[in-house]
Amino acid sequence: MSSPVLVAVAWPYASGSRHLGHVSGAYLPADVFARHQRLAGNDVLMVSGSDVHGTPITVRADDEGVTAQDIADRYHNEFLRQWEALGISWDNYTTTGTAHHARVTQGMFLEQLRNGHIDKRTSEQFFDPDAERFLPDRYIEGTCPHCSYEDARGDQCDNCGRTLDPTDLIEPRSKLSQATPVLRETEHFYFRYSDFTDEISAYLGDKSDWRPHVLNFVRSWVDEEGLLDRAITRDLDWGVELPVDDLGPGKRIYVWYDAVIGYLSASQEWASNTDDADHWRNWWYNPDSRHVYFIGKDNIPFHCLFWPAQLLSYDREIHLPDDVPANQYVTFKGGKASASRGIGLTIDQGLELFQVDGLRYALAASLPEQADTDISVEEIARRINEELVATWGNLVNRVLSMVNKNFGEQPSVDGRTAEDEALLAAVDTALVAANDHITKVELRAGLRAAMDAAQAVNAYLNATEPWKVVKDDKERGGVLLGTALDAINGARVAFAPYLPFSAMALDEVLGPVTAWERVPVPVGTPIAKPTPLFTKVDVDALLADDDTD
RNA sequence: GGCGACGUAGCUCAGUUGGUGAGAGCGCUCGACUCAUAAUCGAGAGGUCGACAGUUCGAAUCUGUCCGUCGCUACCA
Repeated sequence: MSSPVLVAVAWPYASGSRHLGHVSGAYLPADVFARHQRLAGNDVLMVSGSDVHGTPITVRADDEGVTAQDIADRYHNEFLRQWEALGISWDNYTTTGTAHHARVTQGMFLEQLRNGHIDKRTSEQFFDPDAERFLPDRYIEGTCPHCSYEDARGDQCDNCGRTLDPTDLIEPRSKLSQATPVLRETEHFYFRYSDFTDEISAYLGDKSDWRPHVLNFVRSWVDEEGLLDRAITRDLDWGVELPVDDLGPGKRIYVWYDAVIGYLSASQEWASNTDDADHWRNWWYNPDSRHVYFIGKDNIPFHCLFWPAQLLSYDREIHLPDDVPANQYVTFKGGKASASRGIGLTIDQGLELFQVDGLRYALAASLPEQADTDISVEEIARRINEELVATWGNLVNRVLSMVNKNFGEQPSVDGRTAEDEALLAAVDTALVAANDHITKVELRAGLRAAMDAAQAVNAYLNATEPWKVVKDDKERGGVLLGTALDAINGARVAFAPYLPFSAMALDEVLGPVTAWERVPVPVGTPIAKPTPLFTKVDVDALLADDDTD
């Protein structure tokens, strides 16, 4: 009955503030799924952490005249604060900067070196003689050979859109120092991903239940070109240190090789803080466990191709990803959200403008599960006001108010009619539907099922008119209102994964939700005069002093 | 350039392996109700499913071409 579920969530990059697109892409869906799985009785381990390595962090640190550690700490702390505010229910949220993570990464590296899936190769790369370091492609600028645009990057020309190699650029210059980069030999370790092309192809072969856009993408990648070997070290002094000294100083493990290992190291770190330090094995070496990875579509190759290959090369017995329900992008009025380009809202801006559960509702109702989904400040406000507040918030308030005014407690519901039973059956049906949808990570549909339950209760109230009945027949009025309250008690289970903060407010009145089922409200439960779960957004005021839409 | 996705009611989106008259939410119109955060409930209007051609007894669903939007392209993560 109870089975282990690993909820593995993309590691946010601690190089800058994240935006609402990241929340929609990974953190919110992961949290909804994890909360549901816990209520469904499964053993959930939900892990992630800040990815604190990589070049963008060191470049930003240089720009600001601070250390890379300062940048990593700043954004890691920002993320921690935001997860708390958003109600993301981690079991362990750590970073790739821990000594433990370095040990796990080095252990995996050594095992793969030993069994021949990592080897050493020499290549030529551009080197900045002034900054005294090797340059990633995108830190080299120059004139585009195709369109003569003067500020083309080494990886791509922003003017004509063509993909470039840094050696294509006319008059290349370093973005760091403006110096002319020179080609210099450098030695790196390579992971032999090509060794795993066939196995990964076979692994993907039985994933027909994956989202089509995910499966199409990785299958065509593997089938057409196969996997290519990739350098997994970089000329940097910021990152996980190499466990061997073959390359000399100034080389570190590449951020992407180590970031995905975080799923394993964070699971172990979690277990080490419990009574059973080996408990992580319940998820990683258990054929009955299920691993679900929540990521944006930009991370698909790393999670569906490279990470499984790394795991296979490390240990044949270790658990591979079971599902990677990657989300597409949220766009803001047609443009891809980007904090650096000022498109869309940062997490802090979203939290400032909206009540948390309202924001969670609006984002969950618009998750880009199948295709890019367009949202805006007005759209979020509309979802909150016209859907969440009007249908669910108002329903809770109207029923609690009537029960409070007429009885002050949950009345007796003896003598229910077929009409009353039909309502409860409708709620139970909605709970089953929501359970099915969320299990399959169809979270928009799951939320819709919850709303269906709420609308069924509203329709029941309009049909039975308890506010009239209670005047002439208090006993029948009590049955109607008690039934409505029982129905709400069921509907709130379906809403609980999406709206954890208002769920807690209801917990104080109706008791905690402990399982995915409708539980009758005990007769005599005191019902005080309610305060609304949510408040409406003042759209005009919002747009008047907001220029970020 | 290559690869991929998308283009369905005013808006945001669903439409399993092609099959009775094309859907949801919101908005809009009309009606009901007035317990509730001017909330709710019911009914209705509204679409030649981007364009063109083809396959088929039958296509939003398959094929081709075109138009438009977007993403990826392995050293951004």
